[in-house]
Amino acid sequence: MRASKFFISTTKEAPSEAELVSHKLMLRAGLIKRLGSGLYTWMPLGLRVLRRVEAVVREEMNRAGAIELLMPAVQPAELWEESGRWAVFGPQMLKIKDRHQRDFCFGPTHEEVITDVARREIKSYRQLPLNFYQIQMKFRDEIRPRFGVMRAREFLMKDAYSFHASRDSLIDTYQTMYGAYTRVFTRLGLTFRAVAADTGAIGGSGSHEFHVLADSGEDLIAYCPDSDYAANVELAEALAPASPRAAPQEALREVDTPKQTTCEDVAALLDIPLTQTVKLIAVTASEQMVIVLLRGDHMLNEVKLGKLEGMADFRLANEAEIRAVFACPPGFLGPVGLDRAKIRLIADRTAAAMSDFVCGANKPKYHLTGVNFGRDLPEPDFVADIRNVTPGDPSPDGKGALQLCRGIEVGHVFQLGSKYSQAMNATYLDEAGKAQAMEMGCYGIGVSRIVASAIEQHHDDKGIIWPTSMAPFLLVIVAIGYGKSEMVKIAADKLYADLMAAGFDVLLDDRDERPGVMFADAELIGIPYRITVGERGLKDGVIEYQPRRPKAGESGEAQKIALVDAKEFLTGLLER
RNA sequence: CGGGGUGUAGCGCAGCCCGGUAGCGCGCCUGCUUUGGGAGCAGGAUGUCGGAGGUUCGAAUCCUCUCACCCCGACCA
Repeated sequence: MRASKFFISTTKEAPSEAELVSHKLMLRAGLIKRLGSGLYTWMPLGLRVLRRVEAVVREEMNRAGAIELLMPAVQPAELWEESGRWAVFGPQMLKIKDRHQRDFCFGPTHEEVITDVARREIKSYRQLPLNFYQIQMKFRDEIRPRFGVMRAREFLMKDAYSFHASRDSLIDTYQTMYGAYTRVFTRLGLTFRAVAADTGAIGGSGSHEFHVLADSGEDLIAYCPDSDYAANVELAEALAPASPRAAPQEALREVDTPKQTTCEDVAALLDIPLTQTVKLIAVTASEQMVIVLLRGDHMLNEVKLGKLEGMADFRLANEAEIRAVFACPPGFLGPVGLDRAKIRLIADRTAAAMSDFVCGANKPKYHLTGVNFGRDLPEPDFVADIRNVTPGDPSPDGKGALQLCRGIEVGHVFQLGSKYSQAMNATYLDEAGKAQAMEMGCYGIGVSRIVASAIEQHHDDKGIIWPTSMAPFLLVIVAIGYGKSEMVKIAADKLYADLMAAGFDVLLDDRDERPGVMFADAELIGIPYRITVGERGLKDGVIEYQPRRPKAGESGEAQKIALVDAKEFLTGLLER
């Protein structure tokens, strides 16, 4: 491609709306243009990157035995009512009506549509297993679109759906897809981690997320440096303390805490560790007040709490509800002296194992010290893991201590089981001629998000540094004075023609720009290799080669190459 | 949806408190010079000052209402 015939639009300054490095660089390099909140045009240069990511994903899906199809983006409401998700997905879904006032949505995902395809097409166990995939724009009406294409409302996704006659077959395909995902992210040059995950609105049993590791990531991942354990914090299990609860040592005592409404404040006032305090979180579930106890330094894990019996619809109680039960404002709430016939008490495993702890007194401006279960209040009605793990917690596999890091979710694989096939009556006939619900799996990759997350991992102060597998061009020839110097023009054109003929994706910068502009653009856009052709070098019969990011063992300095050897040198370079 | 903030030229911003009819840098256009790290000089174009209403002789500026966008918290590829 000749730059003079292409469309390159770079800027020195990024629009003020951009916060994240990847967002800023994508705008500055002219990969995307914003149309509205969470809506972006992929400009020619950006589209080339997107297509390259797509190509890797497609190759690996095909290799894994998945078969490509393309489903409609617009889906009838009836399908979603069948699966029961029209209401569940709710506000996240862009719902539309046609001219006859029929309800449709712009697909946020395609389990319903593919299940409909499967129930029409698959009749016999002999046809199974099957794995279909598509690469398509999805729409989700995000609460808060942000970070450019990282969390956009419209985004490109690869989604695959597998159908099976047995659980074993599902697990087999699940593992194949897990391997395919590993290959995809490895080929794309990303540093990533697969982690055990919650299944959320998609549903099902087993699930793993693939996260690109980056400090700017929205997800927290718990992992064990001494083993291969890794899980999203939403799911990571916090084990019960190893030692049983100690016997009470202290007497129950009321202390004056006039202004101390948080565990931190109380611990500071009493000069005790935060780990000796207990906090109470009042929630309502099914219109009933439920109180939740956690150690003062721990965080409630809402996903875990929501999975407990009767807690699916829980929400934090508001102040009016709290005052109706406690006759005390938030800040001094405590579990002692409550009518436990009416209020359920759920304690986290760690909190339940504490003795002589400090908590609110249920009386404005007072806290209690030396509090003990069994003696000062009844044992919890229920003890469960309902907190987020913290760094240093023991790994659930018993092989060391957990660490936390941040990640960007770029892929997610699920074992759905028969959730959709049962709801939508997708059955096949087994060997005995009996109708059975199909086992299903589903597998997503955020294609557009990968582009942004790759930039998060690969950039410097000059711009993007693309991994070769997703670069919009592999090599750029910067021709200095292309329009002025016949010598430069001839040499650059020849090199360009040779490399194109050899099948490489090369950009010839033949624009009438000053050298500084062309160098800065090449670096901002992030093209992995650069060749400079100028009169200065050509007089000595050389051109210069410089990698965007030096490989190990290379200096990063521009390297002079004899023009006569250039084709061979570059062909060797680009092929490796 | 709750809290905070911003809307002035294509982009980044100043002007607003203290009303007098809009400016800077980058970019863009023309010419000359320049040509190995975002050129120099000279000339030029571009704004319903987010929108509507109000106050006023006069509003980018003050008031009211609206819309859009961004940031912080509850969703997910």
